[in-house]
Amino acid sequence: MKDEEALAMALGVNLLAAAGALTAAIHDGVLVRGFDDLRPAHGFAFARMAAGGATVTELAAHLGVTRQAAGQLVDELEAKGYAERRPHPDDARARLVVLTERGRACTRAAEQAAADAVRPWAGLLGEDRLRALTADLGRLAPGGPVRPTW
Amino acid sequence: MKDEEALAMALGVNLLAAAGALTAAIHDGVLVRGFDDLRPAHGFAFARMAAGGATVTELAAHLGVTRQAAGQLVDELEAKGYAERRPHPDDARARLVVLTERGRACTRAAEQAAADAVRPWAGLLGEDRLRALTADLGRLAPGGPVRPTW
DNA sequence: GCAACTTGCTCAAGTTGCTTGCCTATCAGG
DNA sequence: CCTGATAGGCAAGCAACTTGAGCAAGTTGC
Repeated sequence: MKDEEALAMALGVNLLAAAGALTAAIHDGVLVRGFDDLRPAHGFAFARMAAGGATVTELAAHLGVTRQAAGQLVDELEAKGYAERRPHPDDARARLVVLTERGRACTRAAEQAAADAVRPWAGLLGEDRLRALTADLGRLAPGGPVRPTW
Repeated sequence: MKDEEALAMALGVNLLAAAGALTAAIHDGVLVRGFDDLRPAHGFAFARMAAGGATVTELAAHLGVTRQAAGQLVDELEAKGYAERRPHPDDARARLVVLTERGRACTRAAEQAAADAVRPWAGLLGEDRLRALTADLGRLAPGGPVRPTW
């Protein structure tokens, strides 16, 4: 295997390991904070809805799934009290999915859990390098798939 | 949201985006090279088998799934000619799963695809920073889950 | 050297998150 | 108004995983 290929494979493995570890840590933290009926996938929907709500179609595009799948996910969130469907102000076909207070509380819990998970990393690399790493990553794959897959 | 939390969330999103983009690019590259009957998950099994083979139990641990699931995956790889089961030299209960020549060819294709996908990134950041990024990532989550999840 | 437990693997059945296919309601353009 | 496109929901099916049970081979303790 050429050196270039070895670097690429190592990068891939490390990316997946870090992404997986962070996702798992956030998920665990959210669970510990009392939200034990959600999967990581829901968090990505929350993030998309946080700013003024989103339609099912928008959520589907954001998550990289079909509209039907996104609709089922919203059904679940609605049944569990994290989100609710409201009529869309501009389009009678569409329905705006917005977070409930419980949904916003869960979002805050996720942010705290994320901070807790990342804190030891800042200790490992130093905060400067961690910020640089975050920025570099952002340049590599802007708009990459935010796909759960667990 | 506190600044610390914002950094943590941004890091998470960027990690997932980069990991997802790279995984998708490798998968596409492997597909283009003629291996169109595999999913990304299989690649992780290949990587574990590459060095002398692995048992089903080892694969299960590596992939983070049950032994039954790993066994099904091996069934599939065997049916498609990428791997084969051989008696384990030291333990008559166990069976050693090893790559066939076709499996090794696919592994090489994946390495080439990974190098192709990463090359533009080296152009973006410079090779030094890319190596530093890879090394930093490796320190963050050593032994993190190498889980497919697509 | 035999009984009791553990480990490696497989078969079978059930769950689930997603898909494809089809349908209605609404919008936008001529 | 029609015509086509878009938002969403209903239903059925699928595919990757799970839990549960069982057999063969290894390991431990007396």
